Amino acid sequence: MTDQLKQRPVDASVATTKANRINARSRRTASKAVRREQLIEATIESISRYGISGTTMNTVTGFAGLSVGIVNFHFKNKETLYQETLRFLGEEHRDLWKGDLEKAGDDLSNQLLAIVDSHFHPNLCSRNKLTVWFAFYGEAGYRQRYRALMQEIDAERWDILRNLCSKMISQGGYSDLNVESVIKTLEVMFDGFWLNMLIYPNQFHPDDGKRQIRDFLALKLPEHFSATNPHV
Amino acid sequence: MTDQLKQRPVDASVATTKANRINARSRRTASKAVRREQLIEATIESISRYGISGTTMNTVTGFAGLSVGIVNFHFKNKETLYQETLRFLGEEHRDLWKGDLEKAGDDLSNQLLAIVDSHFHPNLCSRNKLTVWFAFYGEAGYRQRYRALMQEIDAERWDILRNLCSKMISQGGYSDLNVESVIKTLEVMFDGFWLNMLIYPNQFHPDDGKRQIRDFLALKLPEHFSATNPHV
Amino acid sequence: MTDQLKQRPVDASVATTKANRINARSRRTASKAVRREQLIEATIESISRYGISGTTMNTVTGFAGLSVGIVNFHFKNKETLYQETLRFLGEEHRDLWKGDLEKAGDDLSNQLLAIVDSHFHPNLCSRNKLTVWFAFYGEAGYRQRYRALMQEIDAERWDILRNLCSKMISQGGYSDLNVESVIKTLEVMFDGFWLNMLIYPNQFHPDDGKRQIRDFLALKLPEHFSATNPHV
Amino acid sequence: MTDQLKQRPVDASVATTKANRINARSRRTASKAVRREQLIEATIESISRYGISGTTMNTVTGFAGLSVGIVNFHFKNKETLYQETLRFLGEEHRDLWKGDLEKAGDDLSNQLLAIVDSHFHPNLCSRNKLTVWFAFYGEAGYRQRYRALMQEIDAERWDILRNLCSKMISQGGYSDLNVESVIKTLEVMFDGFWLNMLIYPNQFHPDDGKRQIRDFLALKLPEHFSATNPHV
DNA sequence: AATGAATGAGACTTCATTCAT
DNA sequence: CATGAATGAAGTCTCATTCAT
Repeated sequence: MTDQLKQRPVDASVATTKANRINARSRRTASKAVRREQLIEATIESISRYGISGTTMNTVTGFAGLSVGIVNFHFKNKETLYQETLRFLGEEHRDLWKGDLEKAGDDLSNQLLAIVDSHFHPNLCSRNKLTVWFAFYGEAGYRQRYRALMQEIDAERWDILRNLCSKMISQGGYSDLNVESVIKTLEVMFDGFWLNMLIYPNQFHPDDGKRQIRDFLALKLPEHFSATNPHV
Repeated sequence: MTDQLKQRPVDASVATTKANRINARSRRTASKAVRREQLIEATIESISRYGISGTTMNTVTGFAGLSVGIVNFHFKNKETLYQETLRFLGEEHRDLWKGDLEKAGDDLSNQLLAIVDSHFHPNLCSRNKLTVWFAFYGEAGYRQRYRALMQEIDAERWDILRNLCSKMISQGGYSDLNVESVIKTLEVMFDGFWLNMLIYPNQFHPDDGKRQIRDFLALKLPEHFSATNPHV
Repeated sequence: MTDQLKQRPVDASVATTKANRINARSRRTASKAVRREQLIEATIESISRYGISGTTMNTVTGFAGLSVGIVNFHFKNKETLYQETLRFLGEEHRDLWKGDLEKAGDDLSNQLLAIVDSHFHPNLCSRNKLTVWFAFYGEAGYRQRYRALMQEIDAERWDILRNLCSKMISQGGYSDLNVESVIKTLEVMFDGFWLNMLIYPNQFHPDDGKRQIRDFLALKLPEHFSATNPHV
Repeated sequence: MTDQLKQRPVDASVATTKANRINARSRRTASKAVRREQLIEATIESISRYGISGTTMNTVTGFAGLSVGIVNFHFKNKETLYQETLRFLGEEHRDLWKGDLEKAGDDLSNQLLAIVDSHFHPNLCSRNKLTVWFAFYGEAGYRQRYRALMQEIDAERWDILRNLCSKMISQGGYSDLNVESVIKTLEVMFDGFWLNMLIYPNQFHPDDGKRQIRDFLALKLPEHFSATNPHV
């Protein structure tokens, strides 16, 4: 605890390079929105490096190249900063799969694959982002807020997945297939991969994720998906 | 952050019921080992309720019904208390699947199922335990320690899973089956389920986990596993 | 120990008069250097009144009329505050005798007397300062640091004393005079006087010190120094 | 502060060798007086190694090879232990010079030299003892007690010194000699030597002390003392 | 008598937040 | 708008003292 913290200030101050500060100064009159995003990104940086319990207003503003006092000007308090960071991440994720889905055309399998693949987009699977996701999952206090915030977004995605699967089932000759179970397995695999990519990054790559989920879909919905190279 | 914290001490002091304290007094000279475990369990309780950043020496000793000073008598510092808590959980998990495996007899499928099912044992899947697991995963600072601590245990389990799958493959007529990919998918599903049971406990039950993994195994290794009721 | 300490906070809070605090507020943005010196002086005040083991962040900031947290803003920690206090005192002493030496002109005896007398300057011989000197001498842990810090300054003064004596000896007709022994006796008398002025302030005055050392010099180097009034 | 303390327990526990403990056990029923002295000596050991602010009941009992609880059985509290330690040292010093004085015979110069030399007895000039003396001088809180405790002893020694000098003056042909000034210089040199032997042990030896004081006496009272080897 | 686990006050330190500039 | 010194509550840890054994 203490040991960790003692090393942090040093690291954090490294982040406050002169370049950062000068840069910050030149943006002295940056718009509110720009400042807010700048601080949110610094928060992500800090949580990903030091964890929630190691993140302070100083580490955040250090990464942002700004002074401590500024946070309380743009956000009511630290708590609010964290909530906004959480919202930022949620919306980023939503924008990603929604955007990919729109580009996927009319083919059902392509649409499903678009959603699957979007979960392994580098922007989401970066060490930074994964760390922050799990930091918020991990803190009992934030989990509630996370749920409140994400439930809507998650529900929307589930509806779409449910819809796609149902259509495929009525198209293909799948009897006895439990849609709910399939989409739950998909969600489980998304999350399971994220966690393992975070903890064992050398053994779990985003491409493994895409491949294994395709594999699973090929087993469940063979009329719509073919297995990827089975030797992988 | 602060707002939360300010309310916590009140909650924690609720845990320090008079009954607890009297009980503690009568056990004034409990053995060192007993006290240590008592404190570790209080730590789990506290992290699960308040998260790592909301857990203080006061909340821990509050749950244990002991005085603040005692933690530093039994553990060098808070950091050490956390590490020992982590170790405790890791060993508990290992003991569980190892015990179940021994009881599984000689049948390969039974052995594999024993390991699978042990991941959904109520002792592991309790809200408390899951919360703590993810709390440690979530904190950048602890993730390193977690890895160092668990790598050995995880590696052992993977070896066993790998072994079992290989034997089944040589028994059954599975051509083109990638063992590594299968066990990775298993691990991914374990973790994914744990996370979803934590966040959406109403929609993800341990039994779902067992069933969906059986389902997956039935698709991958049909000679050894049969699907559970497909309508579930 | 405890008894003493228990009474101290009360005493110290006396120092935190309303006047002090208001004054401090009006100086809210005093320069870093000013604040540092202010805190160092409060440290001297506190050590001199309560000793090292009775000095706390609260007594120090109480004397300074500032809030507790501020020390750790200007100094890394209490340890550093103490070291800087030590350095401050050392430099103050050095500046004193160096300044007096410069003003002493070309006469060797005047130069030597300047150094001697500077050791009895009211700024050094105040109860406060003497107490702090001996507090640091007395603590095993600080003695090492003291030596490291002062050795250079002490060595420089010794060199100068050695030089002056040597020149006098070659001027005057002193045969068989051991320079080293003379300057050691001087140092011994400085320190011995400091200690006795601290412990028996009514019986040992700075002027006694100056006189007795002059007396000693008159015996050792009669060509350069004449005894003061022998009846004193 | 903290750094120091963190290293201490290790050192202190070294002192609690198995030999010590067994030894202590065999003396389980040692007389009160023996235990008290054992604890006082452990206190001296601890203060000399860790200073007053670094000495705890644990370091003391560690050096004594006893358990913490025991101190409060033999001494009302830590404060009392310290006072008794102070008294012990004071009496040891007094016994020393009084004993030496008795053995000095009838010759006045021998008597004076006995007192002088007793101040450089190895028992007093050991690093341990000097450290503890100055630790108590250094702490404002103890200085008062020290004075109260020592004043009587010091006064007695001064009377004797005063007496001896007066007799010599009436014997020899010293006109214009200020007795008070001579004995003050003696005291100053004792203390100054003690301090310098503590801080610069390589440059100040007990023998230097004896020699320089003889030297001083030879200058002041040439009829009674002859200079030692002047080249030293 | 002696032990050493337990207590709890109080020390040092951190850090969210405020506010004069 | 922005800065950063200052505040003070709250956290971790230490340690004199107590007390069941």
